[in-house]
Amino acid sequence: MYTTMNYWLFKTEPGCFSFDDLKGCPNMTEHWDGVRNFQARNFLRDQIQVGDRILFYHSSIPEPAVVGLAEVVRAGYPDFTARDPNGEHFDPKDSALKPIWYMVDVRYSSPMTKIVTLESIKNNPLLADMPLVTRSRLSIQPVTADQYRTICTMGGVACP
DNA sequence: GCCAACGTTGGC
DNA sequence: GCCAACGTTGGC
Repeated sequence: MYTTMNYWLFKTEPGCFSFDDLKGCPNMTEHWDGVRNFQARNFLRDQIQVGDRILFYHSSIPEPAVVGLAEVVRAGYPDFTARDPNGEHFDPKDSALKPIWYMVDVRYSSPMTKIVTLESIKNNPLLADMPLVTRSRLSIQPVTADQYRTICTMGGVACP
């Protein structure tokens, strides 16, 4: 089956988990767990595929920005942190037989030469339709190939 | 720390 | 199934 590559923007608070934290993981790879929003869950479960490219975005800081690129290395599977009663992402309604929440695995790819700030994204008419601009709260967002290329250019990196 | 946006919950 | 109340996100 032929599938085209998809592009996404993943948000994280760097105080919780940062792009450098991802770089420091074994094989620079980590689970993207703890997402507890149904629309974001649907992307994780149904659409995000191995090889898809990720814009890694730092939120809730003085200068929110895309700071680097990452890649999907495992498609959606049940988020087991939902079943850990001692974890902060526990959901008593979730079970192994009927998982509610999903995660993917991501791998560090490359940092932006220059971070692409939310301000510069908002100021670029080519990016006016990005969910980041129109629906800022969604934590996992689809990005078009054109938007992805534009942000790579703004960040001074070759578009992989 | 404030507050707008908006997703989720629960009473009816 | 509506909608008010509530909680969370995230920019500022």
